[in-house]
Amino acid sequence: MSEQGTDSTVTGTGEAATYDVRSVEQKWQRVWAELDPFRADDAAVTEGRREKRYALTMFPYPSGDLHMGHAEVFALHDVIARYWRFRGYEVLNPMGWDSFGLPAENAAIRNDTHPATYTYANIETQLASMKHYGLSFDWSRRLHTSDPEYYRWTQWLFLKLREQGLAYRKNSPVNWCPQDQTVLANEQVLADGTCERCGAEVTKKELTQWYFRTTHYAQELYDGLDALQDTWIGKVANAQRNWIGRSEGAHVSFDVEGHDPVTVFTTRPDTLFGTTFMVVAVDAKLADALVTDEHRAEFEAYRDDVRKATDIDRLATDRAKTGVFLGVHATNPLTGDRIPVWATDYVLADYGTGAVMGVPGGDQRDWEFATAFDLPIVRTTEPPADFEGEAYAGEGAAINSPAPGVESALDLNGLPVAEAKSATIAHLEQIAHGAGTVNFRLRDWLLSRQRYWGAPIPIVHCPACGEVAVPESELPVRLPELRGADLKPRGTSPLGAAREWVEVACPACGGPAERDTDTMDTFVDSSWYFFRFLSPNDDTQAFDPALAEAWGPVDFYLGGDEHAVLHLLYARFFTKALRDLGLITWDEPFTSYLSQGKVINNGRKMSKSLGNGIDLGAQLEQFGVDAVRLTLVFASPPEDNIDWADMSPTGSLRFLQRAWRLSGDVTSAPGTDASGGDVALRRVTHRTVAEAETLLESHRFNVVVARTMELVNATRKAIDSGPGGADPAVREAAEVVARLLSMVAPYVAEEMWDRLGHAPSVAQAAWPSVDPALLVAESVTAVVQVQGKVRARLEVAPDISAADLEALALADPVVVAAVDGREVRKVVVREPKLVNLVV
RNA sequence: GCCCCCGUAUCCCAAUCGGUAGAGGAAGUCGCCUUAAAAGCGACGAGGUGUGGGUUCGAGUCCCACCGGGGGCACCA
Repeated sequence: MSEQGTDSTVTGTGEAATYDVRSVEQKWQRVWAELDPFRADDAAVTEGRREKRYALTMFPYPSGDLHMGHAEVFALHDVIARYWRFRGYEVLNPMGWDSFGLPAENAAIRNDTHPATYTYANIETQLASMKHYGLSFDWSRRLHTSDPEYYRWTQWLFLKLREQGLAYRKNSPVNWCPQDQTVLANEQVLADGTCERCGAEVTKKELTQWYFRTTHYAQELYDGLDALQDTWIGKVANAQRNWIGRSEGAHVSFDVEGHDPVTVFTTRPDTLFGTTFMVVAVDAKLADALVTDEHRAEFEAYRDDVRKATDIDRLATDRAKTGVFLGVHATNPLTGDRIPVWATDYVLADYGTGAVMGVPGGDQRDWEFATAFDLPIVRTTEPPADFEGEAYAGEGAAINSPAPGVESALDLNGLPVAEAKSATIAHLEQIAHGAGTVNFRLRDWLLSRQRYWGAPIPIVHCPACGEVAVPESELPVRLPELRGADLKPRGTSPLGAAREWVEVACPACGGPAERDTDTMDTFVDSSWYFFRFLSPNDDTQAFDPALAEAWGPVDFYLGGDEHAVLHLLYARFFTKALRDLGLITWDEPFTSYLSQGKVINNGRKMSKSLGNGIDLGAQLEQFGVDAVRLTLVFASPPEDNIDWADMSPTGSLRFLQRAWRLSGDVTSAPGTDASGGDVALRRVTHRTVAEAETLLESHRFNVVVARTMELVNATRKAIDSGPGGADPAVREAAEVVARLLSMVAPYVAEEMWDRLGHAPSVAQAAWPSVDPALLVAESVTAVVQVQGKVRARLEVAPDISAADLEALALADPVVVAAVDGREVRKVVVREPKLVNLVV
């Protein structure tokens, strides 16, 4: 490329040579743009010429420029992508933008512009920053979810899912954000009842909305996590399990006077003998159906009170139990007892059946309720002798099941919980009053949003035909051009006000009809973007199934913890739906998943209000891309948080300069055979490469950097106080350093590779091969322990036999002294490293 | 309350199968360089692994309990 030294500043005596960070960055960006070395070749994979690897990192939302968080995730991701290329895989490493969403809309209202203005300007800014940041993306596959060519297929997928019964519309109470003026999915409401996006308190509103039937795959989504346990970062699989919330139990059917039987879900069928009342969610239709005329006034007054209470009040778990008697009685199917039916707000209408059997002896909530309203309490599990609580929900023998002296067709007394459960379920099935079942916490995914900047739902509502799908040939349903004040939230979608857009002929009957005026949750867009990357410019289909077969599933996915349940669960749902549509054969989208930690500053999250934000641009300006990337990768294991205050980009730059200096001190010619070189250095070099392979496979990138630093130190020593820069082993070592470094600090690595006489790019170099003979040390230090205490160290051959090592150890004078004539009862030999004598 | 993860040197962190606790970096100290300082270059030390038990010839690593930190779920029956 360039002749040695022109881009480098070599300064005077006593001071070390350094390279000029900025000019090196400019130079290699030009070279990469020409070479385009990161383009993925579909044919290489479909024709089986190379093994594929699909590396994916979450595409950003285009709000402003990249920040430190992006810098970390992209730096980590690039290590894997570049490593796989080195190892000869055909690597698909695409990038795009998740470019629909509220911030663009809010900016458009503020500035009286179109959301696209903000969106596409930011995309260009981020694109330039990514290129400067030296990332090895295949830019030919760039996509934006807000492009009509993209959302056309989002709409198409919506229609396909609807055909499968996986998308449907229903009226129900939904989460409503008064700030954003839109509904939210359950997943977008935080545990404290506030909106995850804007922090406003979420309220409930009765609306007809579109849903994806995620619950159809609840069991499969849950079970699939087992197979991902070892390749997904553990906490994410755990979070998904908690979110899906599988619980095993039983449905129990209670006869109710004057009504159809009422079914409840319980995880403790064994406590049925202790059921002394039934409680129904006050806001469930069931409560309204059960209440007698005599009790209706009281019931409705209570219900009004409950409705006025906010979610935040409801979520306070230490609140006193409240409720009203509905005036009806049910029959306990085991005891035949008449039990009262109450309405309460501690039972949830949309979990299980909205009704619960009250077992005060075994459930603390029921205990509190029974105490408050003077209902009978029966223990059905024997608590330990020292138990001091109220309700007892632990292990123990069944008691009072039935009560002493009572005849019963089912007798659980004395049985442990698990056996009592299965015996009860068997009995309920026999008397046709229940069955074993599994219940999930997971709800269907509410996807309608009353906002503008998203994919319109491709449905037409016709007074004659009802819901009619927009024909595929008419996709995409494009957004009307709205800007500024037209986008202001007003409780209905801004699309509703665009009358000329809304009013269409019904695709079925041709009569006057109206478009659906909601847009899809932007999580729909990102649930399938990794499919679109396979054939991003295909205008005949969402993606090419043959390429999905060739490239899928994603081999490595890196992203943020904040998407542990939302995006990852939705993407898994879409993948299963696409499988059932026959478009793909595999059913988990991400073979391995890693989430990186956050970049914080001084122990705290970076934020404007704290004034502790670190500006990525300023860091890059000061230290250069390579040093910033190196700092982020080296800081800690990828999944841990990085406190920027603990880090030293100065130290990183110092190291990079030292590494670069090696390339100037190599005096042997390119291509020199290393086999005659200094063996000690060659051992370090080959051991480093071998270890780097293992570390990279297990994503321990920080340790790879540390090993590279060791190799640099060893090479420096060899040059200054060893065999010198002419030794071929020094060249070999420097060339390994360049390649290891290229995964983290591509600019300086290119510069080194160039100075070492290679062209055109280290990104196209081959991975160094490891000579196994050099992995075996010449001699190793064996430790001799007496009673576990180190008494002697012996230099021995690595292939020493156990017997020889034992003999050597027993003959050592220090060891003999330590044994001090005592009887050696046992000798543990782990050749070649250890001997332990037990006396 | 239930479920996961993590506690190693002043700090960030290493330590394949249980086998000499220390690789790397930062800070520090001391040199060199400098009129001086910073930067740069070179050298150096440092703890017995959160606590208490257990298993083992041998535990940072495995088991139990507790303490501390982080995360997920949560009136989910």
